[in-house]
Amino acid sequence: MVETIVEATWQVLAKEGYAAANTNRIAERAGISVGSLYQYFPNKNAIVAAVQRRHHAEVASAMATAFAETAGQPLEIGIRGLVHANMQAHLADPDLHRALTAIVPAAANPETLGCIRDGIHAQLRAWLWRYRQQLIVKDLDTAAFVVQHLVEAVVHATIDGPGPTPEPKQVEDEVAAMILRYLTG
Amino acid sequence: MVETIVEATWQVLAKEGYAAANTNRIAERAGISVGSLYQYFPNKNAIVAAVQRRHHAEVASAMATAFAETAGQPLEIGIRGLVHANMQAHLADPDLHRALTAIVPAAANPETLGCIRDGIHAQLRAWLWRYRQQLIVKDLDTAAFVVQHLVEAVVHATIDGPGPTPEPKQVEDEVAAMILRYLTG
Amino acid sequence: MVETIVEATWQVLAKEGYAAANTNRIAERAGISVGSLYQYFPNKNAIVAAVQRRHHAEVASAMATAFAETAGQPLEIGIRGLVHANMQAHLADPDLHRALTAIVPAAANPETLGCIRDGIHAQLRAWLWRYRQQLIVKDLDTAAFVVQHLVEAVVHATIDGPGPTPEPKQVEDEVAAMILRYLTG
Amino acid sequence: MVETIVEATWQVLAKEGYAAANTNRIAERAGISVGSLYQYFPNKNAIVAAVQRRHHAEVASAMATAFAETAGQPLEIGIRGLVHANMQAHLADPDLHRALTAIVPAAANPETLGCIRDGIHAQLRAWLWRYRQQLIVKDLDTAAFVVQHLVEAVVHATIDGPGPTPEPKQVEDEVAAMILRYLTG
DNA sequence: CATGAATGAGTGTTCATTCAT
DNA sequence: TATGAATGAACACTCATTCAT
Repeated sequence: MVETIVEATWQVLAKEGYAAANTNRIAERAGISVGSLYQYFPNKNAIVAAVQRRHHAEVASAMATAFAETAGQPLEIGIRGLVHANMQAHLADPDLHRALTAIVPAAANPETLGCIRDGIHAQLRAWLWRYRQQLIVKDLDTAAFVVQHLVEAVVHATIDGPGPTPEPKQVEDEVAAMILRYLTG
Repeated sequence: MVETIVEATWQVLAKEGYAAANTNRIAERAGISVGSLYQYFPNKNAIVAAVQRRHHAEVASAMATAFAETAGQPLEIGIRGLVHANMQAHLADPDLHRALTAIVPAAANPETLGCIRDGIHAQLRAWLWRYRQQLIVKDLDTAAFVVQHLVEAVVHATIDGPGPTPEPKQVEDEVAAMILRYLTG
Repeated sequence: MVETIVEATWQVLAKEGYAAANTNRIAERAGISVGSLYQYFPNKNAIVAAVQRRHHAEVASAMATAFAETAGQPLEIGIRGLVHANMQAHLADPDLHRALTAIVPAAANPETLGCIRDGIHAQLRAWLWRYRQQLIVKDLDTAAFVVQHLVEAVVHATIDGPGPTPEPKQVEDEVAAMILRYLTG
Repeated sequence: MVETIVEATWQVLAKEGYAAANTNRIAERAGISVGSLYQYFPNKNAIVAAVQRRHHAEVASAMATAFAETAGQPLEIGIRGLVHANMQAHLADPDLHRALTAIVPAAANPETLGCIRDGIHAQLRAWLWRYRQQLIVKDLDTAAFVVQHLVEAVVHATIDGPGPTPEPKQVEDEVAAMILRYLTG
């Protein structure tokens, strides 16, 4: 049921935007009553936060898969996998994305967001550590921080970007190149 | 008068947050009546958009100054100037920033945002062009795009970031190194 | 306008009961919009409290008038005046009264009620003091307290009383007799 | 089971106030499900009415005990017993009382309240009748009515009274004196 | 031009009650 | 008989916007 509600919110957000995502609309879309919403979530924010968590979980999962698939391969391949996975995860549902990044962010409490980011950061850091021999960067924490935000920001800008943006493929190439040179000099 | 309203909104946003930034509060802070607000702006969104424009203008201006000051100097110096200027521009008023990036973005219409970004992008591209001889990147447009979002995202994450973030100084170093290696290999 | 709202609430309370007295109904009856309600009162409770204050002011005023009219006359006459004034003040609008005493009391914050009671108590005490020579009661404060609640309770019971109650006239006689004997032995 | 529910409501009312006394909370406290509530009571009002009945039954019982204990003794003793019993019955659980008198009264239908009052009235009247020889009041019905409401109101005011109130002991003295003088001149 | 009282659609949330299991 | 998830009407309250003065 929690899943039903999150899914309904996801859809309303993606198809009708944040403005339309009021509790009644969400309940309607979920095929339940408003009252039931509040049996599973304490308030509207909690619902939106759950949607954000789900989205980030998808991204994190895509990253984990990419890391797993490129394990043992050269760093360059791993980087391409990371960037590509991120881009793909976002290309899947650009509209939801727009709603989620451009409008909603305030909804989820900073704690939730921080927690989510920490998870991705840890994952990234662990991955970097595996290549530590060939890296010229000294502080893996900061490197992970910078890489994480670079990828996230550029992907978002490419997907949601107002105005004309470069092709995803080309962006991937550039970002991968940037990261590779940054890490290995 | 337009300036008075923008300034008032800026302050309410910075000091009381987006939730408190309703038209009555803004008018009160500006020392005028709500009615007058609507003589200078067609609706609330337009006011927030103006604040966003002003903020981006400040950033653009800081960048321009940095470029001017480092004109003729090595690329590395220019990059440091760019990154530092961005960081400084945001460190000036972190609270406003949080309100502006985390909560408001949806308010301004995409057009406005696109237009703002285009300006910064053009500036960045023109600056890159001056160093074109020593750059290994082929497409200056894409390079400017990537650099722009890298800087913006990392600065934002450093300023507003939920949870502990690296020191601004350290972030600047890493981002500058990243850009330099990306551009020159 | 404050008066208009209080009057409208009064009428809704009297004619339709507390259950019907929601903010929209009150606004409708007052011929204004809900929004305007909140320009003059911070919340619903404040409106109901104002109605209570008005009612108690009427009672206090009726008492004051009775005291003034019987000034200089024997205590017995004064007591009759007090009791009669109270009964009349309540007989004027029994329905409102029912709503106000049986249903609403919780609405007004205790402070408001305490303040109202204090006013009536002070008035009563001052009146008793004028007859202090012939009174056998020692503590005027307690005497005023007891008399105040006796009158209030019996009048309420007579007006709002569920089931058959004695005639107001007869109740007045008994209460007056009770007070006279209590005060003078 | 009915008893369990009434007891649970009593406790919620006393400890958490009327605002918290919703059917789910009551069921939870009673250790049963909401559904079961409705197997024993047709609606929420009926539950609250039962609590009121129980409270009044306690008062009536305290009065009966006082009357029995003072049977054969002088009227003055009987009156003191009556007043004291009432005060004690209320001092036992002032919080419940506040909830019950200040907030709930509307809940119970007038019929219930009337019925309850009639019982107390009858008891009081019968007691007065035993002393009829020495009373100067002519109509025992009205006398009982007045005495009943005097005691009830003053006790309530002493217990729940907003603001500072006289000491219970002193109030008892005054009320007893008042009744004695009223009945016997 | 300036005002600010008035508007009212819209919001998130509650809770007495029902009924399939 | 007991359950408790589901219901949905109802509520208090907000705030961008208007317009008579």
